[in-house]
Formats: sequence, C-alpha cells, structure tokens
Amino acid sequence: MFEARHLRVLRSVARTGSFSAAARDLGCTQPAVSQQMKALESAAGTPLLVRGAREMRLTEAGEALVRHATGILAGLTAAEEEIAAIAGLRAGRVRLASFPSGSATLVPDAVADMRERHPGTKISLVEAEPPRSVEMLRAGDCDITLAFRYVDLPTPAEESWADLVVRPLLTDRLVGVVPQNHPLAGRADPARIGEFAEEQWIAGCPRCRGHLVEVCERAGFTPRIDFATDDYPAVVGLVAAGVGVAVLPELALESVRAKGVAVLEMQPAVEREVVALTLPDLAHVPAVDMMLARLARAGLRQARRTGLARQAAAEGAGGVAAAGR
Amino acid sequence: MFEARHLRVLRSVARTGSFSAAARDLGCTQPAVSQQMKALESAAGTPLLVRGAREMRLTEAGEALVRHATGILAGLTAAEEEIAAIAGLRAGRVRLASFPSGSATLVPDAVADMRERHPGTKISLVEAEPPRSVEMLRAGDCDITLAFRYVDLPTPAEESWADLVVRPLLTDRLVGVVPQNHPLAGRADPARIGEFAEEQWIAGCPRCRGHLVEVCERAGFTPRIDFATDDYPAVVGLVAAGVGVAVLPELALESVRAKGVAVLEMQPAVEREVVALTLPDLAHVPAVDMMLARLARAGLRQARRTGLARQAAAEGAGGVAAAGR
DNA sequence: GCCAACCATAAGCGATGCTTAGGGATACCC
DNA sequence: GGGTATCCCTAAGCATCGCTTATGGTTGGC
Repeated sequence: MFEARHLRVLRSVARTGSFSAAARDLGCTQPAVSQQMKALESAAGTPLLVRGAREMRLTEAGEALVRHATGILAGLTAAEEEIAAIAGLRAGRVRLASFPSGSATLVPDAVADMRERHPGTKISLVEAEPPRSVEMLRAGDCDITLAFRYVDLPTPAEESWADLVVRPLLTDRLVGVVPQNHPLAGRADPARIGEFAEEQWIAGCPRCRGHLVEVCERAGFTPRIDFATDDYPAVVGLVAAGVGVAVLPELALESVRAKGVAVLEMQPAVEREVVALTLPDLAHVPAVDMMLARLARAGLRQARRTGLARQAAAEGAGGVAAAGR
Repeated sequence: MFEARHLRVLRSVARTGSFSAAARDLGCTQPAVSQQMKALESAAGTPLLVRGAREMRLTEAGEALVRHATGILAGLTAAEEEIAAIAGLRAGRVRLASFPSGSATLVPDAVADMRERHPGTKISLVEAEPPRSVEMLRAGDCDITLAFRYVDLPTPAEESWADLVVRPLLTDRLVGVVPQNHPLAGRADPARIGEFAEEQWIAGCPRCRGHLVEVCERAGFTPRIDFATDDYPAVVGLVAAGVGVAVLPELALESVRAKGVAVLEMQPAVEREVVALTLPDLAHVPAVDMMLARLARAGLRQARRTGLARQAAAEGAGGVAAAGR
C-alpha cells in the first residue's frame, strides 16, 4: 500500500534530481528522504530510481509512479482545499428549519449577517414546526432547528432536547391582541388572561393553541376557540375585524402589520423560549457554529428592538397601547 | 496533510455506517478506527461524521472528502497495479544495446525466450559498439548493453566497467578465415597468427582491428590491413574472393553464410569475452534481471552449439576444416 | 429490565520514522 | 594532483505514532 507521504517524496526527488535537494524541498533531512525512498522501492517491489553519477534518474516503474502520483497528489490537494474552505467558512452549507415566526424575523437577520461575513456559505431554510423540525434534525435532514418551548410547561418526554445542543436565542412573551375598539384597548395596565375568559378566541399554531388552553385552564376557564390558523396575518386580520381576541407570541406579531388592533401586555407574563437546536457533532462544524452565533446575535437584536418598543409604548402610555406599530 | 490510510478508513466507515463494521472490513480493531477518524477530523479541522442514534452519517465535509477519496484511492490502486505489473513481469520495458554480432545471435534467441515467458514485456534494441553503447548505458539511454572485451588486453581506464554489473555470457574465440583454395585451408592443425604475417588483411570493426594489430605485434609483425569494415558478410565475401585473409570472432561468423572460405582455429587461442552490462540499480529491475538471465541462457546455448560444431569438425578432420558450414 | 451492540477512553507496547553522526565516492577547483 | 564540497549510505538514538487490550457508558431491542 503506497502512502501519500511516499509519493510526495518521490515526486520531489524526481523534480529536483537529488535526495538532498528533495530533503531541502520537503523540509527534512537527507537520510529521511533516503529511507523513505528505500521503503517505497521495497513496497513497489522494483527499483524506482537509478543513482547516476551526478543525477538521479527514474526507472520505468519510477516514471509510471510519478505519473500516477501527480494525479493522486492533485486530488489530495483538491480535497484539502475543499475541506479547508468548509473549515474556513469560505464554503459550506447550513440547512435551517424554523417555525414561521422565527423564519420571518430572526432568520432573515441572521442569514443576512452570515452572508455578509461569509459570502461563500450556502444557507437553506425550510419551515417546520418544532416536533417535526426536531425529527428532521435527528434524521439528518437539517443542521439547525429553530424551536421554542414554554418555560412554564413541562416538556413531553418524547420531545426531550437532552441529547441536543440548545442555544437560547430570545425570550418571547405572549401578548394579547384585541380589536382597536375593544374595552381593554386603551388601558395602560397589563391585561390578565382571565379578562379574556368570555371572549371568542382566535388561535395560532397547534402547539401554541395547546399551550394556550393549558394556561387558560390554570386560570380557571376554557377558552372558546372558534378559529385556528398558523397564519398570523390572518389572525390579526380576524381580530381587527372583530371576530375575536388572540393571545400570540410577540415575535409572531413582529412581522405582521398590526393594523386595527391593540396589543396588550399580559400579566403575569407568559414566556416562550426561542432556541436554536443542533446535534452535538454538528455544533463543531464551523458553518453551523457560526450560524448559531449569527442567530444568537439576531436574537439579541430582536430582544433589544422589542424592549425599546415596549419602553416607548410605556412612556407614551395613556394613549392606545402600542397600537399600529 | 491527509494520508491514504485515513481516506481508506473514512471510506470504509462511510460505506458500512459504523466504526465496528469498518474495523472488521479493514481487519483491525474498533478503537483503531475510532482513533483514525479522530485524527482525520482533527486534520480536517471540521467534523466529518455525525454520530446518529444507530447509524453514522457524513457531514458535508465528510461527503466532500469521501467524494475525493474515491478518486484518490482509485488512482492509488491503479498505480499499485501498474507497478505490480512491472514488478511481476506482466509489463515492463528493456532497452538493449548490442554490437552487431551479438544482436544477430544472442539477442534474437534471448528476446524470443523472453517474449515467450513474459509476453507483456517490451524489448527494444539499438546497435552500438562497446565504447558508445556503454556511454548510452550510463546516460540512461538503454538498460542493458552487450559488450565484449579481449581478455588478454588491459582495459583502458576510461572504459572501466568497475561500476557496472558485468554478466559474462559467452567466451568467444578468434578464428582465421582464408579463401577455400588457400594453402592453410586443408590443414587439420590450428593455425598460428604468425602464419598470416605476409598476407593481406581484411579487418572487422575498429575495436577488433585495434586488438588484432596488438596481437600481431606481440607475434612480431604488423598486419597489412588493406580493407576494414564492420560488415562481416562483406569481410567473408572479400576473403572468398581472394582479396585477403581475416581473423574474426567466431560469433561474428555465426550469422554469416561462410561460402567459399575455410575457417581455421587459431593457436594459441585468442579469446573475447562477451558480456551483458547494466547499472547496479537496474540489475534489480525485474525485467532487466530476467532479460540478463535470458541472455545468459542464450550465451550457453550458443556456446554449446559452437562446441558441438567444433567437435564435429574435429571428428571430420582431414578434409576441409569446417568449410561451408 | 436485561442484554447486545456500539463507541470512547486509557494504558501498554511495538513499529515507524525522524534526527544526528560518520564514512565512502565523486566531481570540481586551485 | 591534492584539497574541498557535494552527495549518498549506514548506524544508533530517540520521539512519536498507531495498534492492541481492557474497560466504561450509552442506546436500542427483546
């Protein structure tokens, strides 16, 4: 079995015509070259070099081997370059899976950031809600999954993230969304969930709906859900049209033009933790690692933006709370 | 720097999907595979594998490396096969250089022998007289040189074979060639060189001519050389036509139809040693080594043939000695 | 809930491959 | 023609590498 090291030495000897020159070329001593060549000739089973008076010539077998070595070493170099490009973020691919409100807010920011810093990387995105998207991650169909969990809700066992790398990005809150002419719309104080007990509800994605029911039942009532859709603009439109009220993640509202509705802080706050998930091995893949960092940064920026908006709304309180933002 | 060993392991892991299976495949233990992969990932600078629940998956970098590995390992295998073919005499080339009487007698026999035993080998032949042919050998323009030396003559220093592998093939003798009607033609006893002192001489190749002059001068006369050619049929023709006499190597007569001349043994015998020369390194090249063996065998066969002919001539003595053979 | 398969890690050990040191041959130069 | 520089080989010492065995932890399957 020839080894690449042997071929490098042989090629260098063939090029320079002497062991000493090859040794200088390769950055080692001349006996090292001599030994390597002896080993190589032994492996080949035939001499490869003819020690001429002043120069080193190749035998037929030597020429054949050099001919092959050229291609082999070129392939090796190409491989090294491609791997180095991936390791050095000049290439590489990250496949994201995200739930809708994440892919509308955090992902674009992070992707733009990533593309600016590492233009060679390729990013793809599929939308998938948490249980499914985590399956995809485990099945190798994506590299990073954006997911969320409600901190007050015990995670179901079959959905454990214990074996995953969990990178918190953002702590999201639920907010109430009511028609602009709703009695609660003008109030400065946060709303309690119980105040919506008698309303008609418009619910979001299945997971959120499940959580919502849980929260309401803890507050002592069962919400009357007349309409459910994971299409948040539709939810907002329905609320604006007076069909009902909704309690939505703040992040989900971020990319929706909230016209004709009032957004209310909830008391007590119900928090949703938005995280990026990946497999432990993938966490060390440079492009994945960098993408996680970009997502974390996007999460911070998003949190700051939301915080500022909330602060501005609080300062301007007395009017319509955070309406029409 | 990736090594072929690494790539073999990676490919095996990729194919089998587990370290244990790869270890069985490669004939080593599982920790060996584990360590190799760790080293390879360290060299790559990025993970190559994702340890899935039950199967081993490749990362993007891993897939890229396997893609390259396929070509690289194929190239290595091809190289090994080609070298093995040369080492195993299923391929290979031998370039011969020979003086004319050698290339007309020993070489055809040896080449036929070689081709029969190792049909894959390629043999080429160029004609060249000793000083020049040895230069060719040293310059790498041929692999084996057939040459000869007169054992009674000190070899000139600049033509030393001390650094070469010298393989004796045959001990050739000089014989006298006289017209069939020459006074010496019918005699059973060997001729002495001095008996030709007053003759006109027809000489062979320059080297032989030089030697001939030396031999004659030791015998106390200077031969009157009227004609010199390295074309032995021409020499024989001239002798037959009565232009003069010649003293030629027996081997040179072997391929010449000696019509109209008588061939006389010489007393004392003057011997020419026919040898095959090669460079020490080339002597270990299988095809060269085998060709030397074939040449040696051809030399033996030739010696036997000559011996038998001489014996037959001796038994039939009293008539025309060895005429018209 | 135990068992089997798989992978990681650690320790021991032999092989490999490098280095330095020294010797012989050869071409070049004064 | 002798000195010198270059080149290669060999030997010995030594560090590293890579394999093995032994062992532990984890994960599916029965």
